[in-house]
Amino acid sequence: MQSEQEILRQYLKENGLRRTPEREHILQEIFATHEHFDVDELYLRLCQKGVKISKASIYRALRLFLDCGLIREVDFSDGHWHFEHIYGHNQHAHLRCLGCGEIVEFEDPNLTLLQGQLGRDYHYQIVSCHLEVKGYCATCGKTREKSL
Amino acid sequence: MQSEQEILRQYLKENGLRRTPEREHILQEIFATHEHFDVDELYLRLCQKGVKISKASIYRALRLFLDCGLIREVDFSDGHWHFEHIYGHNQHAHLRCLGCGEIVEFEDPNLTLLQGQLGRDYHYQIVSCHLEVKGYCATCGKTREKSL
DNA sequence: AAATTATTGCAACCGAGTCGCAATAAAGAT
DNA sequence: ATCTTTATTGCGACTCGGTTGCAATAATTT
Ligand SMILES: [Mn+2]
Ligand SMILES: [Mn+2]
Ligand SMILES: [Zn+2]
Ligand SMILES: [Zn+2]
Repeated sequence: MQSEQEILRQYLKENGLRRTPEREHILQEIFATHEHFDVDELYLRLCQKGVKISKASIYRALRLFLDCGLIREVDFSDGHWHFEHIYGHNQHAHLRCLGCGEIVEFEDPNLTLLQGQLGRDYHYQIVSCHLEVKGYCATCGKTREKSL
Repeated sequence: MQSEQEILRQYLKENGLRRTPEREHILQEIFATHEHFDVDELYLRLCQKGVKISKASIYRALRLFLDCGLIREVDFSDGHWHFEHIYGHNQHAHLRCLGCGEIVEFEDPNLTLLQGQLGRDYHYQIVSCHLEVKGYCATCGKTREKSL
C-alpha cells in the first residue's frame, strides 16, 4: 500500500502539477494525528512546528487533497469547514454531542450495502456517503434535564 | 394533527415571543411547496408574491423555525445554507447528483434502527440524523465517461 | 389608551474563503 | 549546469453569506 505522500506525488505528476515542500508539509501534518481539523487549527499546528506558510496555500492544498481523495469534508454545521484524512481508513460516520462537542466514530456495515442498493435502484454512480448523527452525550444530557 | 402555523404560534406563546405577519408569511411560503430552498430563493419567492420583507428577518425567522423543529438544514457543501421543511414529513435522506444537482429522496428504515442502537450503545440522546449520499446520475455519469 | 418590549428594516459590519498579481521556484530541455 | 517554461506561493484586496446595533414600529399586557 502506498503512503499518502506517494498518492499525492502520483496525482501531481498525472495532472502536470508540481511537488512542493508546502504541500508535503501540510499533508504530513494532516496525517500526523487522527484529529479532525479546520483551516485555523491546521495553520496553527504548522506555525508551531516552524513551517512558514500562508492560509491561502492551505486552502488551495486542501482543495487538492479533496480532489485526490486523501481527505474529506466533515459537516459540523458551524459556519466553516472541517476536514479529516480518510486515506487508509475505513469509512465511518460521526455521532456528535451538541453540548460538549465530543465525537464518537462508528462504522455501519449497512451503509455499504445501502450504497450498492442506491446505485442499482437509481442508476447512480456513488461517490461519497456522509452520515452525521447529533445528540447529547450522557453527561450533557443530564446537565440539560436539570436546566429545563 | 396541528398545522405548522399552530406549532409556530404555540412555540411563540410558550417563549414570550410575538406572532407577526412576517413570520407567518415566511412559514407559509416554506410549506407551500416541497422544494428545498436557500435564503435567496425564499426571498425571491416572497418578493414575487408581493410580500415585503428584509433578508435579515428571513435569517432570523429561519433560526426560529429550526429551533421549533419545523425545518432543518440540508448540507449541499456549496458554501451557503439550504433548508427544507420537515414538520409532517417522514425522515428521509438525500441522494444528490454532483453533475446536474438532481436530488432523490429516499427513506431507509435501517436509519431508525441505527439511531436506537447508537442511543443505547453510547448513551446518547439522539436529536438528528443526516445522511447525504453524492454521486452521478445515469445521464451525468455517461457524459462524464466520454470526457475522461 | 398607555406602557412595555419584541420585532422589523436598514446599513454597517464580520470573517471565511477566493482571487489577481508579482515574485519565486519546480521540472524539463539543451 | 543553465535556460525556459509555467505552476505555485504569499500578500492584500475583495466577495458575499450571514450577523448585529439601532432607531422606528407594532404586538401584547394592563
Ligand atoms: Mn472522523
Ligand atoms: Mn429533502
Ligand atoms: Zn456532551
Ligand atoms: Zn446528474
